[in-house]
Amino acid sequence: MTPMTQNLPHPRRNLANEIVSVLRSDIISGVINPGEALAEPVLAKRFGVSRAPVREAIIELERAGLVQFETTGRTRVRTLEEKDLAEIVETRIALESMGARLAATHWTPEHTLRVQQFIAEQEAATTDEEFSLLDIAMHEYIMKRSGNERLVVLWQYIRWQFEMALTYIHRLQINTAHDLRRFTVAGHWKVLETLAGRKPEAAAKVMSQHIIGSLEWSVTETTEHPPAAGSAPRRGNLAKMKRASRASS
Amino acid sequence: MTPMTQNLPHPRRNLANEIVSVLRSDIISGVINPGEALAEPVLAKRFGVSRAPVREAIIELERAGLVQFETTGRTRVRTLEEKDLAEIVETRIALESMGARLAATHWTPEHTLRVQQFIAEQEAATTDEEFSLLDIAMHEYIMKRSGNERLVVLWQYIRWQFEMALTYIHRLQINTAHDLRRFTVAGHWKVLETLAGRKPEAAAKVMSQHIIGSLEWSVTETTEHPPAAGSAPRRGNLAKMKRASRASS
DNA sequence: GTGACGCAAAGTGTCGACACTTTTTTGGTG
DNA sequence: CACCAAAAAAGTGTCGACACTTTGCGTCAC
Repeated sequence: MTPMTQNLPHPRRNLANEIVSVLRSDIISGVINPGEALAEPVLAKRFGVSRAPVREAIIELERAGLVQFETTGRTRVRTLEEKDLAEIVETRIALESMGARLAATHWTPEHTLRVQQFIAEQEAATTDEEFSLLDIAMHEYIMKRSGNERLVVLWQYIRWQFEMALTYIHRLQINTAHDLRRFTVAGHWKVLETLAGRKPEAAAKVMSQHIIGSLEWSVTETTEHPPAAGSAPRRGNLAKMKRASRASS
Repeated sequence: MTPMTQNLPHPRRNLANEIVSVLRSDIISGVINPGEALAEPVLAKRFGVSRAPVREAIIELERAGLVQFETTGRTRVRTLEEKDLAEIVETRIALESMGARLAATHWTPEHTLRVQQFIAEQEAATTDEEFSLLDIAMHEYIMKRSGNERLVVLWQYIRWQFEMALTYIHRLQINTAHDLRRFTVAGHWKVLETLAGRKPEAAAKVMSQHIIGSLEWSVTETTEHPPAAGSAPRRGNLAKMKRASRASS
């Protein structure tokens, strides 16, 4: 690990935080695979630190749901089954539809401008990664407009799990289908319309449908280019999730 | 230390978990006051252990939102302002209305029986504490019927924050008003009706209204028997919360 | 009396060590 | 060659120690 630039006013847990960032992105991006073991001494050596900060980092990753403690005490990267994907999406809808609802209640024209900019950048994005990053950034922006810090914090954790899941859904799919992009951008316009119109209920509903819709497209596209053996989620639970989506209306 | 009923079987971190249980109940029940400092060496001495498990316990309490890290590194019991109460309730509604929605989709007659039992016990409760514990237990039971573990875990954290907030709202109020009890029990009957009828949307809506309604009663009752100086939430945000409640319909 | 200075106390972040447990390897046996 | 036992290796949980930072307090000059 790069010798930390010290003396920066980080709230607490300096080394641990840096380690968390690295490991989290490793897990989300699939550099470390689900089921893989995370041993404290090994990581300590990798990062050139003692076990203490590594241990704290691992606790934080467990909090985020990216890692799982076994009864023996060992730690593994969490594996994802179909049920997990359903849970993640349901939870994301719960948090994000409430986020959109609250955001709509005190939305301003400046916020509209910012979101329009996000959408424009997304339309101009050249790589899938750029598109995806902008998507997340925009959802985060809207969540923060809710003004509810707790909601944002919980959403962050679910979001990371969602990103991790997407990595495995998309693992064998080289390019994001152009249609998915169009679908996503269209969804964003609809969401923005409800926010700008300060219609909380509509915002919550449209956001739910946008989330479930995007996922359905992703999974559909992926299963057409068949994914990794058995590990990736299939479409079985989508009907249930769609019900949950119509949910928050 | 009094072994608290630990519902989420955390396989790891033994000493830390016991310490978490004790400190959490101390904070929720007001034995340790908001703003009070939690120093690792002091707690280590109190529990007769070294700093390591204490440190992990404190991290867990921060995860639960009961404790806050300052920029200096010190830890204090989180203080609650009016805004915090609004955030907690909004988040609880987001999670619990989704929980009720999901629970309704696979509700069985056995579940109905169990909830009826909860309500009966609540009607028979003699002390406020008993009433309150049964209330929480029932909400937890319904959340678990959602079948979504992630939702339940996030809800647990918010629930502890909610309990902590209630302690401060009710601090000076000796008895739970009988009307509040009646209101609460009536709400539970309504919720059960939607669950038993397997009406997900109605369940979500009724649950939201039940939560916001209970809070409104609590705060009203409390402000009539005036609460501690300035620290307890006032009614300013209730209108906004009520909007958020109608929300999840 | 009051305010600045500086020293002592308290606290956090990190480290290495040790005991105990689980997993893996090894080596002997049928 | 398969199989079990025992030893070795790897890993976790907890401890005490130390450096550095922040806080608290007493002292001294004015």
